[in-house]
Amino acid sequence: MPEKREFMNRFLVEIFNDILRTEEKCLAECGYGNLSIRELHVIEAVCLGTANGHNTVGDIAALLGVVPGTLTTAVNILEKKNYLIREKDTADKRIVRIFPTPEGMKANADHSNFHAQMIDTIQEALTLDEQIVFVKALGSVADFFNNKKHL
Amino acid sequence: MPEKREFMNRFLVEIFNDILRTEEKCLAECGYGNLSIRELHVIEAVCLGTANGHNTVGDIAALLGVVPGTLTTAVNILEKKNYLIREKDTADKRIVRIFPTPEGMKANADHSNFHAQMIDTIQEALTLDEQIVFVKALGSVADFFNNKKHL
DNA sequence: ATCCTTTATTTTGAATTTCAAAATAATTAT
DNA sequence: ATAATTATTTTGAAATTCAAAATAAAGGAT
Repeated sequence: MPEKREFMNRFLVEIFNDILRTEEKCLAECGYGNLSIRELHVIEAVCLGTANGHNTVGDIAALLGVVPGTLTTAVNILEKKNYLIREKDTADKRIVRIFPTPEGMKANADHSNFHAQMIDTIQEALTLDEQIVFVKALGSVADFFNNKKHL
Repeated sequence: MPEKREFMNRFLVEIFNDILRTEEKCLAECGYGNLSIRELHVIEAVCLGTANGHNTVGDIAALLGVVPGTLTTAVNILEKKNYLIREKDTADKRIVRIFPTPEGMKANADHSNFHAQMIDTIQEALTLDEQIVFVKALGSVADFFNNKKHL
């Protein structure tokens, strides 16, 4: 079945681009037309970080895999758009903590909902046994990228 | 099993970024340090398009999902880097066709090889039955994004 | 045959995203 | 107190992207 192989490859190189594109389009339809996917992922990381106290500029930058300066410019824009706010840490005044505004929290909640629907669609299409196989397969994809002993 | 659900979601939102990052790093180690993932995908699309005669600026732009002007600037850079060349169509002189140079073809071949290894890793981790389930699951993810009646 | 419309691409102007490296500010250690 | 370290921002530069205007060529209408 060489077409199975081809299908996997096509999925892994193409469909992911569609995911990002569709995600952005859905957000736009939801009234978040002024947010790009990248910006949304910054908001998502800030919400995640705020929940467990890891919401400094350095924390969020590391979580997103960008240098701190990159995050600074992103936060500048998202602060202007009223999705995030900055606050100096009272104990250590070098540290800047980032928090979502109510608007930011709402955007994140709506985005989570989108992902939940995506997972629902997948789960509905699979039996419980099949779901387990799918998770196992995803694990081996993740392994491939974590153990970079290739090429 | 709520953690299965969570794992799927994490994969679909996070691992994708790792894929692109790892891909870029592997290419750099392969001697393509002057090529970004985006640029590589342009080269890939040109190689694909050249194979079936759909290699005009408009064709490649549509394949990549960007406006023609965006592709023009990308090709400007990749022509300078010697991975692509432009050629005016002789029959219709409005049309510009884009071809890979030998360098471009080699980069594309090395990139394909990377993907082949990725697929190998997945297939080695799964039985034949499991591979079929995996493909089916990927299909339902694709469906979710093609039938965008959600949100 | 000439003018108008359509089509294909490029150019322009602007915004975003990114990084590396320098600058700034605050804390900790000597 | 001064030096070293740490956290963040600023700066300068390159990529990436789009929308819309400009250019160029082809095709059709009168």
